[in-house]
Amino acid sequence: MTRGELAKRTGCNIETVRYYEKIGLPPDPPRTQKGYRVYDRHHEQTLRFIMRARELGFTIEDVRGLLSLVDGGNYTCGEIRDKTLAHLKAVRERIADLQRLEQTLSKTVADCAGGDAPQCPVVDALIKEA
Amino acid sequence: MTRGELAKRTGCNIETVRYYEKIGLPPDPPRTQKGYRVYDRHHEQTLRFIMRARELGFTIEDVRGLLSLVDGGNYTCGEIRDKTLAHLKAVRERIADLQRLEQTLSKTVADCAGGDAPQCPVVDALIKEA
DNA sequence: CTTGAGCCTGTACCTACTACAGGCGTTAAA
DNA sequence: TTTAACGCCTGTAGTAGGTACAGGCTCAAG
Repeated sequence: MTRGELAKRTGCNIETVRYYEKIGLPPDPPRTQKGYRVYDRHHEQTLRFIMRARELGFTIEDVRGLLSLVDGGNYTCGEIRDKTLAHLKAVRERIADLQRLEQTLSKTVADCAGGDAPQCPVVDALIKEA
Repeated sequence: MTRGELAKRTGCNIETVRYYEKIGLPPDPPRTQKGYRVYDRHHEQTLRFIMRARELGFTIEDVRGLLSLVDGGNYTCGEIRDKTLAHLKAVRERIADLQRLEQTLSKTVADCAGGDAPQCPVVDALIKEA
């Protein structure tokens, strides 16, 4: 199948397919005599793997690591679990950061009088003369 | 004060000071005859404002809007509150996204046997033959 | 007068894509 | 058979929000 067909079947942006190839994520597809890429089921499966891993928030480098384990065929559950737990830890830290942020923002904005008042606690918090 | 001194006083990266100037966030500082930037208290205050707004997760464009309101001097609490609430909404959506992610990841990894097992539910979820 | 620090500019790099320009190739209708 | 429209090819630029480095001046201390 062509790059466009692959993109359509997977829902991946057609340019992103080329991008992944450029950074060496999926195996390079063979080409026709005129240089057109030709994909098969295995390429499609690999692309779906990449897309799902990205949806789960794994970085490109994480995905590269997962792919090399899985494509190598000799991964263990322990290895994958370690990578997943490391990623999960990062996600939880990011959530905690954002929750602190959310608290700060909502507490500050709760004091807003609103309307045409020329004073604003949000601005005060931002200026906060040292 | 010089750019280095400003950076040191505020804790801002020295290159970031120049970056903010380049994108037109703070007012351009005057220069010495030899081209050195000269900052005063007002520049420092503006930079701190930018840094605090960034810490609160406002985008650069948000900060630009806040600065123009605040530097203009004729902002109202209502205007600022609207911008803050819009930002807060974005933060909450991001948190919700990450929490869904966290749920998916932690549920999946919970089924891992670990160790040398050649099967892994995380990999299964990623491959998930359509 | 020299040496080292600090400033200047421009530019490249980072993540993870996305989009576009200009040029071929392919395919379907007229 | 021709031609129009679409799809693919490549390279490059742009996004956010910085960070870093190279090469060249300038400045202050000893």
